Amino acid sequence: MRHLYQIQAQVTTNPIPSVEPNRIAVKLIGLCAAHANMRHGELIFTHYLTSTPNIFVFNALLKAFAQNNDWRSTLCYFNYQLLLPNAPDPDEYTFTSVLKACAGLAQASEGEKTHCFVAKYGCESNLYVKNSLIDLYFKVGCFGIAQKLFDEMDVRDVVTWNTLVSGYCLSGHVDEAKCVFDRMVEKTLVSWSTMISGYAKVGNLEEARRLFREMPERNVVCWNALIAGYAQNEKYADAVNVFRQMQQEGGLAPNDVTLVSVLSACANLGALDLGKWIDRYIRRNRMKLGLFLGNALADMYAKCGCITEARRVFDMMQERDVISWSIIITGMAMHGHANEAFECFKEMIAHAVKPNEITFMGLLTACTHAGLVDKGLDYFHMMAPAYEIIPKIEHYGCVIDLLSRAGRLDEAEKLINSMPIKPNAIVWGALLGGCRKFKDAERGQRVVHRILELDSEHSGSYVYLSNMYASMGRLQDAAKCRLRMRDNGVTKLPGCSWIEIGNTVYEFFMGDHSHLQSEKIYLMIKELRWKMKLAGYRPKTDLVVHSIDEEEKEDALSVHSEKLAIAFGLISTSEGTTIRIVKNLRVCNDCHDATKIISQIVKREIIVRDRSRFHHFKDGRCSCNDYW
DNA sequence: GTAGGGTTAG
Repeated sequence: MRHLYQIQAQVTTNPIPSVEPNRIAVKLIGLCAAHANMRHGELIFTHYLTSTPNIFVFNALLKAFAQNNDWRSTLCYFNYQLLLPNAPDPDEYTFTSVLKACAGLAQASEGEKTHCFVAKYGCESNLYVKNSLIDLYFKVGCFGIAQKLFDEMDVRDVVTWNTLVSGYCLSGHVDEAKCVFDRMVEKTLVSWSTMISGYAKVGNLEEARRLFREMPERNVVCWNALIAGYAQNEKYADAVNVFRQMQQEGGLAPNDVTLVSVLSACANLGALDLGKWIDRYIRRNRMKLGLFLGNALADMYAKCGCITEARRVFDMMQERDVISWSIIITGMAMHGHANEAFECFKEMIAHAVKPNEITFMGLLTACTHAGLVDKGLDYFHMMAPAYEIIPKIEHYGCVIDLLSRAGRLDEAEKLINSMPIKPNAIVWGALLGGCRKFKDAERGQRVVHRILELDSEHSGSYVYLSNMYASMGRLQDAAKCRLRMRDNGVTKLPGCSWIEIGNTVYEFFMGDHSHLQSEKIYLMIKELRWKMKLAGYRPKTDLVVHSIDEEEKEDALSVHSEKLAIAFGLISTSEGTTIRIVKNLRVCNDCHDATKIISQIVKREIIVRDRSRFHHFKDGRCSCNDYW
């Protein structure tokens, strides 16, 4: 950046007489755009306004904003140009930038207005402008107009065709896009990448992969399209594998877009080692920690259990938006640091960043994990009046959960019955959780019926009912219930735990014997069971429903996926190493008790991320204080 | 001028 200031200083104090000043302005603004420093670009532009900027200077500025995805500023300066008495008339170059901005904002009204100006200034016949118009109409959802413009063109280039393919992909009409794609005589890398991401967006990864294999040449964008496709469809391990493949065979360096997708995969897998490697890669290559990359990195650290590191990244970022603040607030919440989350929110408001619905989700979860019911209700009630955010079903779900966990079941049920949105199975499920915890069988039964009306495959309801009957000694009813569950094809999502050892993520299911070191793992479990018993641990066998005897119940508990992963962690890492586990479900009561004792016996810190929060086990205690 | 990226209850 420094040389940019030097150039500008030199130009302003020491103008080169033979070069026309406007040419220098264009060059400088272009440099600012390349450095993503448009504040400086604006300064230069205002400086040149005192002389007489020509159309090249205006176009350079609009193009620079458009390049940096700053659509609002693009439109703002275009309107300024129209109002300024001595400003030059816009030309086809002006319109390509302005139309791009309208498309970026997906604003139909602004787009139509610009279309009128295009006609007024006689730029309609230009190919670039036509292509931009087609793109614009697709992005504001007017496929008919876009297709008509395309049909009426007598000269089309490959960009015209690509725009049509991209337009159909964006609107989810992949099959139409494929038809256009197949009709294309000349295809570029852009055509292929568009189709790959089009298939990825609708979840058809087989087709995306097939095209990827077929394409004649590859660049970093098409790799990114495939990696992002897997990451966005929750195929995180595949995303990481494609990334590794890219490094092995591509000879292509990953860029910030690649890393953002891979970091998001790491965050979801809890793959801290790979995440740390990417952090080092970013520093080694002096990559700019922009909004996207910084946010992805901070989120990765937060979701991998390193909230301090997450905060460090957050503090290092030069620019922060709502998403950055939401990430850090949600991160604090997941780690049970409710007060820090509230402090961050205050800081955010002090920085004049407007919170969004996700920020409030973070605050509400912070309250849930700390049992701060009234604080949570305060946040819930301030959303609409103070910040114009209408609570969505997710927020209601969170508040019902908050009330239910605290045993305020009457209030929770009243809120469900009075909410302006139709409650879904998840909202009722939150109340059901409360009924289970506080043994309110009457309400529980009522709730189960409401849930099954909405979702006949809600496994939690069947399990609840069957458990309830079993605990009342009505074993026949319990059996009937499980039978009904089976007949309806309801399957409980199998519990699964991951642990990352030496850059590989290992996956364990309950009672899993598929691991190569299975024998050693089960020996370790046997040893732990013995030591745990001596330390006073009693398995919570009442959680196991099946009608089997006590000893078998203990066995069933002892091979929960999380215990297998912990045992594997213990035999695969050196003494004292922290063990990090990621689970797809919430940690069960028995595993929670067991892990506390294990942390004491083996003198290790064990960090478990379950589907909604972190548990830091140390010296026989858990950071959640047994409230989760 | 056309392709690729980050936060969200149970």
